[in-house]
Amino acid sequence: MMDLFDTLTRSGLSEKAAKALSKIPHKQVQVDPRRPFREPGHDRDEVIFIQTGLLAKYKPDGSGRRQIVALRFPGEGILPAKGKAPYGIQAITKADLMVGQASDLEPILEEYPEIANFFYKLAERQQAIGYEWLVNCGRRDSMARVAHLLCETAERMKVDPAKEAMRNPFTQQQIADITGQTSVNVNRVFADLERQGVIRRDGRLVHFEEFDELRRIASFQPDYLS
Amino acid sequence: MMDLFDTLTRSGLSEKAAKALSKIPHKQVQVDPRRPFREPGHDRDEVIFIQTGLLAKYKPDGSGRRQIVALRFPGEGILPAKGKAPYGIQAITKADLMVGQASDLEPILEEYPEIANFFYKLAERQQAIGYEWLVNCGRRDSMARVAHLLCETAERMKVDPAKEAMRNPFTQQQIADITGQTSVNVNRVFADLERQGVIRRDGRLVHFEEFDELRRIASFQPDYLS
DNA sequence: CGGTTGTTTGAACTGATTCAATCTGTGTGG
DNA sequence: CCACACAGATTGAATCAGTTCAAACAACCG
Repeated sequence: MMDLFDTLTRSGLSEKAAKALSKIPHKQVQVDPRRPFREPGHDRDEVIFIQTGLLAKYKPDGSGRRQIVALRFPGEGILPAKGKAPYGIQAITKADLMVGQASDLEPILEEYPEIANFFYKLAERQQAIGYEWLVNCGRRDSMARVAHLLCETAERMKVDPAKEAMRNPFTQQQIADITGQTSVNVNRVFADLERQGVIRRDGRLVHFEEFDELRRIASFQPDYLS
Repeated sequence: MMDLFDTLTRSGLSEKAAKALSKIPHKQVQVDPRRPFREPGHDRDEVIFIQTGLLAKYKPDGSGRRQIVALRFPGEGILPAKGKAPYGIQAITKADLMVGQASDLEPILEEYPEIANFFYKLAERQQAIGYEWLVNCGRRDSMARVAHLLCETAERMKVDPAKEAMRNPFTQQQIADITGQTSVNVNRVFADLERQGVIRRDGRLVHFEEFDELRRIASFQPDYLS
């Protein structure tokens, strides 16, 4: 389980500021997958920090389908802002969250200007990821998109693909919602990747048999994640 | 031509902070379309403010193609950050820019904490646009994507579609690079939209004959832009 | 055991790409 | 002013990647 104080100090925040941040009044929430946690249009007056599990921001597209526009892994969070969010929030896997009020955050932001700067850096990283996802959806073919998501997920879950298998946290439908396809096609891509010997599946476990090849297929350049 | 001080105060910044920001030493730059202005991997040590014209952030995709991941209209800007940018910058139409150094910005950020907050809000808006683009590329069909870009562009160029025609700033290749298609298909979509009487083209001018219908095709909900 | 959620497969279809050729408008130099 | 070059727009034909619809199968859980 990710500890907030540790995460903050390890990301370069001063002990004082980190302590102040992690002392914000908050409630501990557990979110089940599939059940929406916040609907599109919800008030963005909360600070959310993820301890375990996986959260997704999603947007409906007008017809029944939806697009997942961002993921949050343990140690990451969702920051507050003015107004309503144009996206909903949903758990991918059962998640433990710390949820605080934006109003409790503000005085701390004023006291420690370094935190605003810190938040800005976090937003930068999320933006870089968003750009990469756009390239993924806009320019790569079906197989590259799935491969890219696998590479990014391994990296963000801190799985070393050379040494260990990764427990794939997504259903094929969710992968489809991230990569802009249908679950039927995601299934075929997975079968292809396995037939080519790039990955091996064992239930939800994914073994990276040839990670370099997977990275090549995905044209995955991990620098945007740092 | 967009004035920096005016833009800042109109966006809610205090006169003092706005004046300090607009007094940063900077050079005036004119960028021609098609000629890359900053290559992918450039140092993010500049503050850029757009006075006239249109700038695009783009990423190459490994093979020869590229994806435009963000646009900057007059009155908007590109903020600095640590490290290298994973994207390049290019002009869509001839642009007049103010370019300053990040090192000159820092002391002002420290003096006026409200500016950090202000930058954060700008980043929020760009993020919301990025999310919408993801939905566009991932979930909408070819025609909806082009229609959506037209709606968003009209809004961001402050064209009133009921009253005036819009000078389309993009080549069909650029629209393809934004919406993740080929220029050939963009051309067919335009022809379709015109055949349906939704738009009328007159050279680069686009007349919105039935803007409501265009918005419906695009499922365009402008709230994410505010 | 029955219900639910997720995965897999097949067949038919279609939207978009690819490749190639042609056309149009604009700017440039002789 | 004309000839030429060049970027961009347009069109056609063939192809293909991914969708759609439908059905079967597997895994999990109370």
